[in-house]
Amino acid sequence: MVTIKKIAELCGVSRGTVDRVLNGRGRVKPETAEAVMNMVKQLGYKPNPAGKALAARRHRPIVGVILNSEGNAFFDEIIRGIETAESRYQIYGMKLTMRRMKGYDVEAQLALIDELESIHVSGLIISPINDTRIAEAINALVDKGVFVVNVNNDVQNCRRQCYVGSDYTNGGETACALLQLLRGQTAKIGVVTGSRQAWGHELRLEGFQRRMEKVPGFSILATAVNKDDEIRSYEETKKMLEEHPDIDSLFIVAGGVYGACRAVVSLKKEKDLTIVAFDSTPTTVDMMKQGVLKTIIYQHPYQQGYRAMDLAFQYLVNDQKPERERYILKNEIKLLENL
Amino acid sequence: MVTIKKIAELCGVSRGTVDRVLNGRGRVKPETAEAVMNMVKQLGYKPNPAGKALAARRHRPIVGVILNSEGNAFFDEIIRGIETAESRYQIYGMKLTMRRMKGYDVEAQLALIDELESIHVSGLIISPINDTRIAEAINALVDKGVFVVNVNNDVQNCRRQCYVGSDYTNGGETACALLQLLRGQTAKIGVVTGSRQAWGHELRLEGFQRRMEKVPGFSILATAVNKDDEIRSYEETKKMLEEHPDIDSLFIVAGGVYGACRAVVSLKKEKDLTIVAFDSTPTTVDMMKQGVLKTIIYQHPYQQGYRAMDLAFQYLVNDQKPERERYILKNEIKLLENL
DNA sequence: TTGTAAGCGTTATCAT
DNA sequence: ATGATAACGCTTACAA
Repeated sequence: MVTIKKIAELCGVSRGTVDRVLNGRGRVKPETAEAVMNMVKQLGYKPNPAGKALAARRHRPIVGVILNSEGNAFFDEIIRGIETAESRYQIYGMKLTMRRMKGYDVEAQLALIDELESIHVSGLIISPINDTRIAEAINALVDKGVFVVNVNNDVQNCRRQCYVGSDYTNGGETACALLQLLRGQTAKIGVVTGSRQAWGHELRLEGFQRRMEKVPGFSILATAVNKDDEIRSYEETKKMLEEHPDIDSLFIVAGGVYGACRAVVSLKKEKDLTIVAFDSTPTTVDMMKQGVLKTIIYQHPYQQGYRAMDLAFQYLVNDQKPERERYILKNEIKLLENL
Repeated sequence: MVTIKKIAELCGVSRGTVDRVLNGRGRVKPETAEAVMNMVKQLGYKPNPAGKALAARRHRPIVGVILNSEGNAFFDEIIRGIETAESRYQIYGMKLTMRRMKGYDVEAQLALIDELESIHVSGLIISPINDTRIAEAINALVDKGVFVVNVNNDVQNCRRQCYVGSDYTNGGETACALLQLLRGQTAKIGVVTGSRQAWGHELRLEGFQRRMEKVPGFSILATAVNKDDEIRSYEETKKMLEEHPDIDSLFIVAGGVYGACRAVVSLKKEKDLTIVAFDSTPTTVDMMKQGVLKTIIYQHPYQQGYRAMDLAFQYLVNDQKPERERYILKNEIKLLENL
């Protein structure tokens, strides 16, 4: 097993010097540094995380979490994943501080980012709103050396180290393929969409429409916008269904599943409509139990949270950079039976 | 942060004494032990895995793996999961030794267990054959203090510490529910089953049949046995389909998916038959691309392997017992789009 | 029965 | 620019 000590001995220098070389702390003669690096490569030295973790206990890294999860049950599982990982890693000296907010209020999210910056977090896990100012704020943090993971949503032009979440385009494609499986070659589709400020929702719709090109008998008759609000979802869906009585399929792009389903039930259309929706929140599961929804698409929210924390741990405590920039969880299809 | 040192100081004893109490090494006066234990509970002491890992580097634990994976592509992903976890944990001093075998040869598996026992593995990850002698061999290892995880298959009357795998009964139920979703209320089903020596296969069929009770229009017309062999699967399926031309659905319980599908194609029945099968091995994915299979059920094989190693790591290196006895991965439904 | 001290690998501080 | 040393939390051989 190759350790710093061994490298030091073989190079005829001290452990301190090797450490300085390995971590680029400077104050080392270039030739010495080169000799050390050669030895490191030759022996394939890998730092021991246990040693690192132990030594790192002096300056306990603190990870900030910002989620627009208030009033959105989908995030409950993400939070559970984050907290599970935290309880596993806190013994290594990692601390967690969580901030929750509601909806897509850019100012509010910027304020939270500021707040965490002032606490000097060394890592940030955030479900960012898709807005240039957010991207800029994140970039500023990254430039200051903070390790940033975007979770569940990503932002354009953002230099975060990692994105952890689902492939939204693929989610839309999968939704369309599923609808085809359930209905055959024809469907008159009503779309219920959420917010433009979630990039993912746009991508999902794009994916759905792209996949539709393979099925000439599929057509979108109308679109309702619910802004992820259940009441609004109920009303807009109802209106859409009344105005377009020949709609036989519903594609619910994001939140507001319960409201949309209630609208379907209130019109007594639950037997005639094929509905494709996302995420197994309790109210959605309720609708599955009632048979209104036969199937949903699931994005491993628990895994998303756990993975995000794990990446922060590996980086901040073990000093291991993420292997990839994007960690994509699969879109899964769920029936009541395999929830 | 509460450490052994702090406990020792507060109790007015030495660190060595606390260590002896915590790890039940004896040679401690009962009253001292009690005082220490009280303090430990009061402060909620948790050992620091980094410290443990570091100190444990003298006696590197070795984990043995036995898989009947030869010629069964399903195990490839399990192995990838095991190896990924190993590469992450080897720096903590954990070593891995893998033995592969083919099929359900009890004697062969017993011999491999013996072999690993003679190497003095401290952990064993095994996909056990469902046989009493195997159960007994595993029990003997457990009694000797080996940490045993059954992966993918479980055995009756076996005292392994953990089972990691899917819920087979639920897999059968899900398969039936899926078939109902695809075909509506009636189906004339042909069953293609694998081996009686895999407990899981039995359970899946049970689950399928139980779920069938909810659908009066479903009936099983015939059953073919393929012993997980592709050639046999081809022949038996073909024979079954010829003898029962009114079969409109195929439930493939385990291996031999490719052979069964080839039989379907050779009879030009791929347009008429609805097939439900398990696992996304390359040949199965091929059949999905050809449109013979529209959908399969997936059991997170990579996760199974990773989780099994993780449990061994937590136990052997960090001295943390598993929280549960069974780690069940969900049965997922896959289309070509979300593979 | 209990305490002491060294060691696991890395990092930080201080001295040179 | 480099080295020596202590510290992180835990285990263990040895001393008392």
